[in-house]
Amino acid sequence: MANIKEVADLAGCSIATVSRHVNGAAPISVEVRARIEAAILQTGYRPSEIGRSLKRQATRTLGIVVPSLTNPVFALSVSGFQAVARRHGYNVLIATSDYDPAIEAEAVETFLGQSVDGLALTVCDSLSSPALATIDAGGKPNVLLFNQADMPGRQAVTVDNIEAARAMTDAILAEGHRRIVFLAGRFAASDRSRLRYRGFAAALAQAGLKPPLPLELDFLDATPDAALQPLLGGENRPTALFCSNDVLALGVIGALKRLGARVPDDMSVVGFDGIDLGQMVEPTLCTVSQPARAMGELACERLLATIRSTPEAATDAARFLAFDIRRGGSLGPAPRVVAAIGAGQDLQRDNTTPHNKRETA
Amino acid sequence: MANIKEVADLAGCSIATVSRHVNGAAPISVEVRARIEAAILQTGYRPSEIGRSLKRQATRTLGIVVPSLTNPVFALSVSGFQAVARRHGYNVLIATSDYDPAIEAEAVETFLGQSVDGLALTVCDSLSSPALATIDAGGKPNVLLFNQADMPGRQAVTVDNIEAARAMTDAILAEGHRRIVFLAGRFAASDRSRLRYRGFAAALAQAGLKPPLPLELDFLDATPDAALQPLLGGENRPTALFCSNDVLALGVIGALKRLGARVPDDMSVVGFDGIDLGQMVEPTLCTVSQPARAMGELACERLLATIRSTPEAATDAARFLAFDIRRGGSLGPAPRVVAAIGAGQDLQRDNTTPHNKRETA
DNA sequence: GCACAGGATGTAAACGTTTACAAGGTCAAG
DNA sequence: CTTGACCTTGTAAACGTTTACATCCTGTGC
Repeated sequence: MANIKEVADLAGCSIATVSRHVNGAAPISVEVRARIEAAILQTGYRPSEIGRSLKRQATRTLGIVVPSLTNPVFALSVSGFQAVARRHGYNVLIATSDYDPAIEAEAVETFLGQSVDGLALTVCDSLSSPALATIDAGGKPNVLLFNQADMPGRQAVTVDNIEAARAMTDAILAEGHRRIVFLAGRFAASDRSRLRYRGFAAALAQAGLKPPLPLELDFLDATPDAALQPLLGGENRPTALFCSNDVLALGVIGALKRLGARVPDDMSVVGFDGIDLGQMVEPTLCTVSQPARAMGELACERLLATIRSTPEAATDAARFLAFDIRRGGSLGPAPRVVAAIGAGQDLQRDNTTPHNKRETA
Repeated sequence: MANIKEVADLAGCSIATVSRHVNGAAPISVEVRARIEAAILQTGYRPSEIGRSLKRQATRTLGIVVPSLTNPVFALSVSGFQAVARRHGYNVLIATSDYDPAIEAEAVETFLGQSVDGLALTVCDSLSSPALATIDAGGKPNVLLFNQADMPGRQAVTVDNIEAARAMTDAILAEGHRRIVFLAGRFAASDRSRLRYRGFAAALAQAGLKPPLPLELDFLDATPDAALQPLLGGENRPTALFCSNDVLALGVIGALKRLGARVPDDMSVVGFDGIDLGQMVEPTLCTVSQPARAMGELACERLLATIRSTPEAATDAARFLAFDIRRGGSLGPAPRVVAAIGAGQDLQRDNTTPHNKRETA
C-alpha cells in the first residue's frame, strides 16, 4: 500500500536513501535513519517484492508441480521442499496436475509466466512430457522429483524404480509365492508405475516365471472391490499382489478384507513408497520405502545450487537414492493349499494363525 | 527472456499493439496480427506476470498457510483450495508453520511482501495470532480455515468444534463409557484442540461426570507408547480415549495394540477430522468427519468473492459447516469388567469377539 | 590554503507491462 | 468537398524498486 516514495517524502529524503536503508546497502547518517524508521513505522511500509523482482530479474520464488497432495508421499516431499526453500528465503508456488499431462504443462506455463527462479516437477511421464520440453526451451533451472532422468544432464531426485521393484519381487518370491499380480493405479499416467512393473517382470522372468500383464485400477475409486473379485477365484488365483504404490495397497487390503480374504494368510499384499500409514495399519504394510521428505529437501537444494550455478550440484545430478525394502505383516509365506476366497471360506482355511499374532509377538 | 519490446521490433509495430494483441484488448489488422504472432513464435515470448502485476496492482496470486502438509486433513484442504484457485486463474503460494506462531507470522509477512491478493490461514490460535493482526492492519482479504472466527466480521470456514466434540462425547457416553480421557497433540499450539476439549468437558459435565484434564502427546513422536502406559493400569483406568485428531488417534491405536490392548474391546478410541485412512484401518476409526477438501474449496471461493468484493460473500461469513459423527469399529461398548491391560491380559478377557467380526459382518 | 579522499545523499534510468490520450487513415453522410 | 465517425496504431506515463553516476560536504594531509 504505502510505497517507497511516501516514506521518502515523509522522511524528507530521496527514495534512493530509503532503499539503501531498507537493504542496508550503504551507511546512512543517524538522523536520516531515524526519520526513515519513523516514517516506515508510521506508514506501515513494506517493500514490494514485485518491484524488486522486476528490477532484479529474479523472484526468489520456486515452483513445484506434483500429481496430487492427497498421496502422502507427495505431500511429504512438498513439505520438505518448502521447508528448505523457506530456510533459504525462497517462496514456493504449488500446483497439482491430477495426473493430467495437459494440466501439468499448463502449470509449467503459468509458472514460467510468473518468472519462478526454478522448478521442481513430478511429471506423469518424463519421456513424453510437454512440460519438460517447455522448460528446456526456456532454459529454466529444474529438477525432477520421483521421475527418473529422461536424458543425460537432467537433474533427478529419485530411487531406481526398476531395481527397487525387482528387489521387492525377489522378496515376495522368497516367501514361496509363484503367482503374483502387479496392480497399478493410473498405469498409463505414471512412468513410475511402468518402471516398477518392468522391475517386477524382470524378477519374475529371472525366476523362470512368466510375468502376467499389469492390472490397472483407478485408485481414486475408493472401493476397488469389483475389480479385485476376479483375482480371488480358482486354483490358479494369485497368492500375492504387488501394488504400484502404498495408497493403492492400503485400498486393496481394505477391499480384500471386505471380500473375506485374510492378509497375508490368504493373500499377501505389498506396496511402494513407504508412507507412515503403512506402519499404523494391521497388518503393517510391506513396502519399498523411499525417503520422500528428504527427497523433497534434496530436490530443493539441488535446484538452489543450480540457480546459483554452484557447479557442485551438477556432479551426480541423476544418481539414485537408496531405497529400503521394509518388511511388514502384509507379506507372508505363500499358502500351501490355495483355496478360492469368498463365501464359505471358513471351511477351507488351512491356517489358523490369529489375526494379530504377527504384530504382537 | 524475450520481452514485449523485442516482439514489437521484430513485428515492426509498437509495444502497445503487441500488448493489445496478447490481451485481445482491441482489434488488430490481419497483417500486423500475423507479424506479431510470427514474432512471438520466433522469440518464444511469454508475457511477464511480474510486469503485469506491477502495472495492474494485483498479482492473481493467493497465499495459504497451514500447520503442516503431512496431516492429510490439511493436505486435502490445500488441494481443494489450489484446485479452485487454478480454475479461476489464480496462483497459490504455500507455507507451513509447523505449529509455530512465529513462523506463521513470518509467512504472512512474506506473503504480504509478495503482494498476494488474498490469504487463507489455519493459525495456531486465532485469538492471539500476530499473523492475523498483521493482515488486518493491511486490510488484505483473508479467510480462516479450520479456525473459528475470533471476531465478528471475520470470514471463517470451519465446523463448530465445541458442538462436534460434544456430540462425539455423547456418542461415547451412550456406549456406556464413564471414564474417558481427552488426548491432545500440541494442545498449546492448536485452538482447535482446546475448543474440542471444551465440548468434551461440557458433555461430561452434563452427564454428571468430572472431566479429567487433557493429556498432551507430542504426535510427532511416532510411538507414544510410553506416554500411554500410565492409562492402562488399575481398576480406574479409562475405557475410552478421545483424540483431538485422527492422526493422533491412529498413532494411539497402533501403540495400544503394541501394548497388548484390543480396540475397542479393552479400550475405545475416537478421533477428529475424518481422514480417509481412518476407513482403511481395522477397526475403522470412529471420528468426527469434516469435509476438508470442500472446506479448502469454499475458503478459496469466499476469498475470491471478497477480492472481487462480491457482497454475497460476507453474508454468512462465519456460519459453521455441518460435521458428521462417523461411526467406526474403534468405538465399542464399555467393557463390563475392567481389567488392567498388559502382560497376562489373555486370562482376563471377558469378551471373545473375533477381531474382525465387526467389519466383515 | 589547497587538494583530495571518502562519506552521505540525490538524480535518473532501467526492469516489463498496461492504458489514457493522441493521431493518422478510411469511409459514409451531408 | 467537408465533416465526423470509426478503426487501427503510436506515444508516453505509470506501477515500485535498485543502482550507476553525480554531487555536495567534511575533514585530513601536505
